[in-house]
Amino acid sequence: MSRRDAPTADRPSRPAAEPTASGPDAKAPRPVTRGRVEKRQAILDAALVVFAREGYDRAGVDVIAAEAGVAKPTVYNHFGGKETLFREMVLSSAIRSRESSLAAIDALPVAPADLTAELLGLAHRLAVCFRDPRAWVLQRVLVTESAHFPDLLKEVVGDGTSRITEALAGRLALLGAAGRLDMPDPVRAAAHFFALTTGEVLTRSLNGARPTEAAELDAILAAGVDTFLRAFAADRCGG
Amino acid sequence: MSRRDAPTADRPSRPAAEPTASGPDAKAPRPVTRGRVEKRQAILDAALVVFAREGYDRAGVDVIAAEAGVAKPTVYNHFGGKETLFREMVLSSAIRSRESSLAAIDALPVAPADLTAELLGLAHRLAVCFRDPRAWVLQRVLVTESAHFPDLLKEVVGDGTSRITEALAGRLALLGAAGRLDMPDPVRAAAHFFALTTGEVLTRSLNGARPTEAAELDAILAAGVDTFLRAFAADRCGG
DNA sequence: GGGAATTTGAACTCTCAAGTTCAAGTTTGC
DNA sequence: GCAAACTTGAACTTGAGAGTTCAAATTCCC
Repeated sequence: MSRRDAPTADRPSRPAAEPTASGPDAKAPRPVTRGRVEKRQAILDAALVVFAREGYDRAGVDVIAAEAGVAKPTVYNHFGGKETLFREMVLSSAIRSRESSLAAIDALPVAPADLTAELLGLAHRLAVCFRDPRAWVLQRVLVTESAHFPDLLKEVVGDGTSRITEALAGRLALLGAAGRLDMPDPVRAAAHFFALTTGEVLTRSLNGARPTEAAELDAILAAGVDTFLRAFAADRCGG
Repeated sequence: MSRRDAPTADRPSRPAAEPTASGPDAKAPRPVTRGRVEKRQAILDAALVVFAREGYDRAGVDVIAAEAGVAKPTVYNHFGGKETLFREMVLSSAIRSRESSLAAIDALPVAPADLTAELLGLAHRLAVCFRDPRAWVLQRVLVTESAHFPDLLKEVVGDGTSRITEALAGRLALLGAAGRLDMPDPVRAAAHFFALTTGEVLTRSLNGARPTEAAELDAILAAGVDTFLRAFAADRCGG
């Protein structure tokens, strides 16, 4: 059971972040300058590490505070409690992960000399994004706790994965218009590109539970790109 | 949720020999036969449901016992405790899931009249296996608790997923020998078949956290089989 | 029917973690 | 330098859940 928050805030001037009522407006209204340095970010980083390692329930606020080099009441000063800390950590990680994935897709040339090599490069860049602890903690933790944080699920996935898929679909459509690819549906092709590359990596590593060696990663991605091009390359029938 | 868990019912200060707090007939009529029948299986089934719904840490043995229509000490009579119960539940579910997947693969004809239709049928059968709560609880729970139960991970995955992939690879190799498929590597093709069909279903449903409608399921599987055949059908270049 | 084995309800102990309080120290703004 | 705000360590309260105990009730097998 999650007792939401004990709003007995008789602390003099702490607005005490509430459980994200609706949207990002509940962000800290105070200026960035704080009592000392950026304890807040240190706590968020520590929360990422500890939540990723222990899971939501087993992670103790004491441990997070210690990992951040901060006292426990400081955690409760910055964030209302464990649940709010978890939410903010997940959201900030999701934004960071999404941006890095979008950047990886943006780096895909629209008129590549070697299409196979460029798609392989994209797969590697995406794999790095997905293998970043900051990213796969999302995969694991969202899968785990989605039933208890349905709003997080909606917020992260709703404008997360689908936006990434659409970004890749746009790139692939350009390659289709340039006569390099032949796809019935770019969105579908984009989803299948993810399934064959990063999806396979995640599956093989059990969502990050088992580390994947570099050689195995290369083989998985090369195989995925190969299958993708067997299906969607414009010159797939010998050209 | 069971109807038995009034959280304030068993405080130490309450002498209470009668359930006065609840309504007159608020007590659920115990439908399960009392005595020693197949309590064990009932507990395992209930554990599956509750662990899937709550996760390992949040799942209470009290709740599992109530869900099974059994008293809490009975759970401790049959299984040593929560951890043993979890292990046995996961292992039995894994065996059941693996057998059903292998059966689905065995039902794939080696000389089908309509290859597309047969592969689509296989995808549907596999999707049913993967959408069965008994199966995706494994996906979710193993991902979640793999760090705390590394032996379970090894046991279930070690001779689970790979055996299934190899079974499908064997079937695909037969289709290749019969001139229906053209694959550089049947094992790779099998892995990609899973990635494009059941993997996509799992991704879209967030490992079972979000229900998938039948129409969406059909579309995902049809698209996956289509891409698979674009890549590996022997007559993919116009036949 | 009778006796052994088992199940049951309910209360109990114990442990662990969330969240709080507070007096004292540290930082920042001015 | 001074006050206000922030941070800290440590002890504290609270609450939930794992695991246990026990007498009474029930079922199984013969």
